[in-house]
Amino acid sequence: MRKDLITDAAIALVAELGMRGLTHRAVDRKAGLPEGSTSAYFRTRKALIEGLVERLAVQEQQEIDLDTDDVAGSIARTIDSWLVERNRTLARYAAMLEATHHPELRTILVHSPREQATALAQALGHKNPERAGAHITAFIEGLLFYRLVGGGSTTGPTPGTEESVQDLKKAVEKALRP
Amino acid sequence: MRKDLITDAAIALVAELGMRGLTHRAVDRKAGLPEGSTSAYFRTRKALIEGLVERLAVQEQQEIDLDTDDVAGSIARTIDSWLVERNRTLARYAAMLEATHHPELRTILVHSPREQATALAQALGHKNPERAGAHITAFIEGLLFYRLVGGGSTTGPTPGTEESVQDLKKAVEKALRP
DNA sequence: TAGATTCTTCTACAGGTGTAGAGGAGGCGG
DNA sequence: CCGCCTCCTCTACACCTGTAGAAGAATCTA
Repeated sequence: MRKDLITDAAIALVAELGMRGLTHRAVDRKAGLPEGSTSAYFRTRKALIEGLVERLAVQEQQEIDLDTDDVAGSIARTIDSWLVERNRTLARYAAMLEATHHPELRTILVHSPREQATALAQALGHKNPERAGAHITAFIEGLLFYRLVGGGSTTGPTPGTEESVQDLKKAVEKALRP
Repeated sequence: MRKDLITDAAIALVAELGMRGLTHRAVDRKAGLPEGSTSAYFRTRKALIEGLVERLAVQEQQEIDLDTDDVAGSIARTIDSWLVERNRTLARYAAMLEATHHPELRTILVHSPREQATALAQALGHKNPERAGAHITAFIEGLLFYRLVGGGSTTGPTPGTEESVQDLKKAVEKALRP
């Protein structure tokens, strides 16, 4: 479908050049489509961003599937996969920053729904699961951000390697500990 | 000094509109200066962004000053102050994303230098202080991000309140635990 | 005070950008 | 086969943006 071609190109563009690089014509070029195509499918820039965000949501639908025998490991593998999908994750961060001034984008973007985190915290025996769930979420977000664009992006292990997963797992274990 | 007036306006702009809103003329308007001023001080856009980033660094110079009797508390207060200085912190995130494609910006932007974190981890009795320091940093970054733009920005306690600091402190304590 | 130097404002311009609409191509139902 | 409708491509245009330089105002030095 042409719409997906366009939004995929948009995601790649945002990852490479930031939100500033997201223009109708640049998307046309990136997608190898004739000039005007993007503008036809997404008349306004706002519509284009919304399309991009929806596409992000679709691509990330793969939930964290929790192997209950190795919770930390499965979370670590998920984080690592987000690091490997660098472009998509960078685009997501750009979109989240954008969502600061366009709240209608927010709903789609927030990883790991609150209930999931709370339930997990409860299962792990935290006494205040609501709060603990939030903290766990924060920690996971932090690991991702740190390794993707923060200090750990230059010094940490290479994403996609077993070493990377193990390092993340160590951190996640600490985060999950009641 | 006029240069600071300009970079301050630039920071506010980026916080409110994102990097896309950062144009020479928009900065002029925001700073209440005649058109052309920003362009005179920062001929190119790249120069303007560099000026903005340097200004950010100056404004954040206030190091985390560690009260050794209440390490978690002082870190929590620092995080909370970053939440209160919402604009500045948002601008920093935008700049960090930008730094993804402009590595020369990175040096200035990374909070809590590696050595500081490693030393702290060592003092707290972590067996692998290098790694533990990185994880602590990641956690702190995560708390900040989560509360500023992530899921916690809508549901968490209001920054600047004692409740907010206490919530953060609880999380930091967990992060610091060996 | 006079001249030199720096700071400030204004104006220009080539290109890029958002958005709209006109028209063509191609497939569909009848 | 014809008319219709959807999808696609092209073109237009007002406005914004980056960047440069000219000219004026202010400040400093001697």
